[in-house]
Amino acid sequence: MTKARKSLLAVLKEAVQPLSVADLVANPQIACNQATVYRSLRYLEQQGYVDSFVLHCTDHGTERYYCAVTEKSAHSHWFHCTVCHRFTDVGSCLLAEDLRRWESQYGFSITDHTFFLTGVCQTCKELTTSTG
Amino acid sequence: MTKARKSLLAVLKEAVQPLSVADLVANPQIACNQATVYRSLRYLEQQGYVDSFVLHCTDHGTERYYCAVTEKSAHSHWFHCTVCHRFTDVGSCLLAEDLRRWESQYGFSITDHTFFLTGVCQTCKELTTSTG
DNA sequence: CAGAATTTGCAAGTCATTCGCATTTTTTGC
DNA sequence: GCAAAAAATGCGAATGACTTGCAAATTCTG
Ligand SMILES: [Mn+2]
Ligand SMILES: [Mn+2]
Ligand SMILES: [Zn+2]
Ligand SMILES: [Zn+2]
Repeated sequence: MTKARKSLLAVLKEAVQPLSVADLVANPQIACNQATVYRSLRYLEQQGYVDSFVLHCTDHGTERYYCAVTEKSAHSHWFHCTVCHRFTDVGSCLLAEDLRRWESQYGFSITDHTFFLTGVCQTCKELTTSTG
Repeated sequence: MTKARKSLLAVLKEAVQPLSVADLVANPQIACNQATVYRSLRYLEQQGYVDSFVLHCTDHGTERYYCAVTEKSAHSHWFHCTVCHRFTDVGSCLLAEDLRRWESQYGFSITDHTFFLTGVCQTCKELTTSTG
């Protein structure tokens, strides 16, 4: 494990929410080129150290977000606030049995599923009503 | 409704699966510039005639896919085969009650959710086992 | 149908991500 | 440790989806 890869994994392990490449590059603990960030994240994901998903938000476009994989982080799903752009973990996947049902019903092999919520978080709702 | 917008909506209404801009531009029924396709799709979506989602697939990258909104098409979800890249409708959303629960549990206002499955479809599985 | 408002085509621009290649770092065999 | 081989890095250019400025064409309004 190289210095760049170690620092990326360390930052992702500390993070309380998924981080984009822009987030990582802006972090002073990450002292490597952006191309290295991309290459290292690909390596870390291939090795199973991190997980990622692609999210589109009108304000900041389409970006991939990364999370460290930990023993307990069993495939979480996220809510993304379209005002403050923070993520909230809404817990692990509730769809396991539906996935099996779809597999047998349609004959698929489901290797992955993408699920996330978007909307306005409580904090942003309160700010809007009190000052709007 | 202009000629470009009409033709796009007509093609999307006939389609049995979500179509990308590349799919639409390649369709001979669509005789307008790519910029017009993007602008028209944005218009159609704002007016509620079409729905879209962003999907990333290793083979062809990240693209937005569009579906016509019909009376009965109540917010379907899709399976995407990573071999043949076809979509299969897996039916309408099963998460309505979970969404309400998350909203009250976390104080969110959920305005949208993204959900899709990826894997290998039955046809591609059979082709793999018989010829591989 | 004229004039105003909107849409379109084209070419250039943006932004996340990738790639080629020379240089640096890490690993391997001794 | 140390030299050679292998892998990773930095940099700048390229890619691909999507957007935008602007002039020309189409559509709308009366
Ligand atoms: Mn956002
Ligand atoms: Mn695909
Ligand atoms: Zn918020
Ligand atoms: Zn298939």
